[in-house]
Amino acid sequence: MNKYICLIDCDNFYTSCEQIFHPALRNKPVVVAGGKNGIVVARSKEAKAVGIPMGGATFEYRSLFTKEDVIVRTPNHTLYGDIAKRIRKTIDTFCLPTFIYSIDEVFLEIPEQSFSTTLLEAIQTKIKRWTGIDVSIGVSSTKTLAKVATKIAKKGKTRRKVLLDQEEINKTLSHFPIEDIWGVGRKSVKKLHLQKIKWAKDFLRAPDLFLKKLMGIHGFRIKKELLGENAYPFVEKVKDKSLQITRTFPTEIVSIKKIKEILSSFIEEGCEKLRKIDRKAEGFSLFLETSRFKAGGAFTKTFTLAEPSNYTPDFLQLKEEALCRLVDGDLFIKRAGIHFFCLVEATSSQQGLFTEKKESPALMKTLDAINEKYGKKTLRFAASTKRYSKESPSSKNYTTSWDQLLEIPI
DNA sequence: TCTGGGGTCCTAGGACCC
DNA sequence: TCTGGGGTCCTAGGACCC
Repeated sequence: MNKYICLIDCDNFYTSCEQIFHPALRNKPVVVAGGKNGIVVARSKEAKAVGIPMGGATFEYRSLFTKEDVIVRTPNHTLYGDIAKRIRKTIDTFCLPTFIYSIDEVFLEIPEQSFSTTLLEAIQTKIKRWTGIDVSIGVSSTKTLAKVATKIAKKGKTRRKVLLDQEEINKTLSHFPIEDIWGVGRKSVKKLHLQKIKWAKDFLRAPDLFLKKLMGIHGFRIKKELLGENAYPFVEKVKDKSLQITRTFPTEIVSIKKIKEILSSFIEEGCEKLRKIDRKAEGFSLFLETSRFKAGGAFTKTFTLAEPSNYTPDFLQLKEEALCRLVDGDLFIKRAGIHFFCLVEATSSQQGLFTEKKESPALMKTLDAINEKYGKKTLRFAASTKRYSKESPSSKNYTTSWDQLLEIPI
């Protein structure tokens, strides 16, 4: 049985979410940007039109923002996450196999005999009506080609593109820039351009071994996918294998004491998240980095735990161990973070044979409950700092918090 | 004095994505 | 002056084993 791969991609997702409950933001240039000195992570159609690039540093575009009356919003991930959940639920009503690729993209597998343009239209209409979000849809035989189709769909009026006819695929790929292919990043583009590979079609003409040498196994797979052969399974492995918390600081930090406090608060936050999703980590690493816009190094330290944990003091201890040799002035730290990996289900984890059980789940439970009830970091470890928690979002949690419901004056 | 070869596992770092 | 944060997968090289 033949199956088509369909990609549903939300249009300008974060800005669209901002606009749902805020009609004044509709049809206006809106960007979502992380903080006063952050970068642009989403743009409305109108913001794109005035020339604001994705990933642009806000300080570089401040004058343009003023000139064009661009509305800048700080992200509200709680809201975006909940809208995404509603969209997925809506898609589920079509009873087709799905794979969630990212917050705003879902792959759908449609059997040939159930496929029709009417179906795509129905999906678009239902999502719009039920959630207020516009979506674009691309259809083809592989994920990579469905991505190509979606890119084309975004430029069209119907926001749908079906790319199944081989002749049309050839024609499309002959003028489809290689840098727009899914999986071809900045570094690879540079190398490919040096080899005079500019269009997707040129990529297909390159020998397999040559591509493998240039881009590793990935180059291989991309070629296969563009030829219509599936190189990626429809459903990929389960997520929740790692969790990280990182932050870029407004100014460089030299004090080790300060860094320790910041990392402690990351650990606190991270362990709380682990407990919330009922996971324990077997691997833990932390890193300190100098500015990526200057020459400089990085400090990383990785630990494998004797037994998985989500008990905050365990990781606070490892942090002390990792940083004990550093002194003030060793590094000018611009960015730092922690990373939990090899996550396992908290309930199924085994106790090590030779490790002494000293953790107290009840203590963590109480801690989490207090912070849930009275607000983040009401109760915290003495080692951690209160700063460097996230910036508060512009919009309210209209859909997930009773005390933040939308109010309509009458 | 001469010091193999093949395999596995771990880890740091690179590249990419949204 | 100010350039995000959270992920995944792959690979090269070192350590170790027999």
